[in-house]
Amino acid sequence: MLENLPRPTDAELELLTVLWSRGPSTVRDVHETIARRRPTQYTTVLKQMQIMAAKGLVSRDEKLRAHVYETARPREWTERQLAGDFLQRAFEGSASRLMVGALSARKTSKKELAELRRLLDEYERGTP
Amino acid sequence: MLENLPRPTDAELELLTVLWSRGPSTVRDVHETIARRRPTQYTTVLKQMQIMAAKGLVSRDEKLRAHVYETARPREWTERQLAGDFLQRAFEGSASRLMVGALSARKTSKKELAELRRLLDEYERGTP
DNA sequence: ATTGACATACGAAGAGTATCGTAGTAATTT
DNA sequence: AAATTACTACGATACTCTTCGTATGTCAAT
Repeated sequence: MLENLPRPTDAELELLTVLWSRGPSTVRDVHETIARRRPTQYTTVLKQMQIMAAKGLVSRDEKLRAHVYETARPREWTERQLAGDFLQRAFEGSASRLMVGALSARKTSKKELAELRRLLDEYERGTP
Repeated sequence: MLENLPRPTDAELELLTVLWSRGPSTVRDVHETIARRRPTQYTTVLKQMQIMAAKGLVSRDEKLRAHVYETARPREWTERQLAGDFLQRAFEGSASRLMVGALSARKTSKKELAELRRLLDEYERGTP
């Protein structure tokens, strides 16, 4: 059906990250997770989930009384969309500038630097 | 005065990128640049610039009849804010996942890969 | 002085976003 | 059976974002 998903809004992105980390979840599950960080009403989360289902951002299984929601796309797919869009809009496509921004925004562990280097190696191999 | 600038919206970000690349500009300058890409009214750009000035995203010099606008913060500063915020919101702080997303979103030249590697070297030197 | 070109100011409309309360319904407990 | 609990559905509200039209001011040329 829907092939072009809209860019998720801030609230939607927050819910998506919960679903990615928890896997298929009920509204209650998600609400409990969010409420641990920030005061919010159950029905607010419910409504968001319904909207996201209507947009095709998540799918839901209604077999159980408490509907079970699941992201419509794998995390990697959405991350690629988001990163590509952001890269273009904010950095005019310059991955270098994006990386400078990301690295300078906070402390980066040696471990993560090593991981980044590994990624570059891997990528260079794939781009002869 | 204002120390905490709000995150720029989509339209604002577009204008900021124009101001960064052109330097201090009049509304006319900016409008001409935008209009080359996309049909838009002069007063739309004007209004945006006024809003951005009110928010503190840009400053303006009213000495001339055609006011001259300038970004309130250097590009690098804003890019750091944006990248940090995005990194947190969409990637839970994982720079590696952000990079995977960005690199896989489009072709990346060998030249840019080399530049990315150079940046990592530079960063590792600064983080012993 | 009138006109025309070029500015800014600002109100308002339309779309989208986020939040919550209320209503209704089904299951569970008493 | 009645009361309580646990859900979903959905309307309404307040806010923000984006866009544009209209009003108004200023300068220069005729």
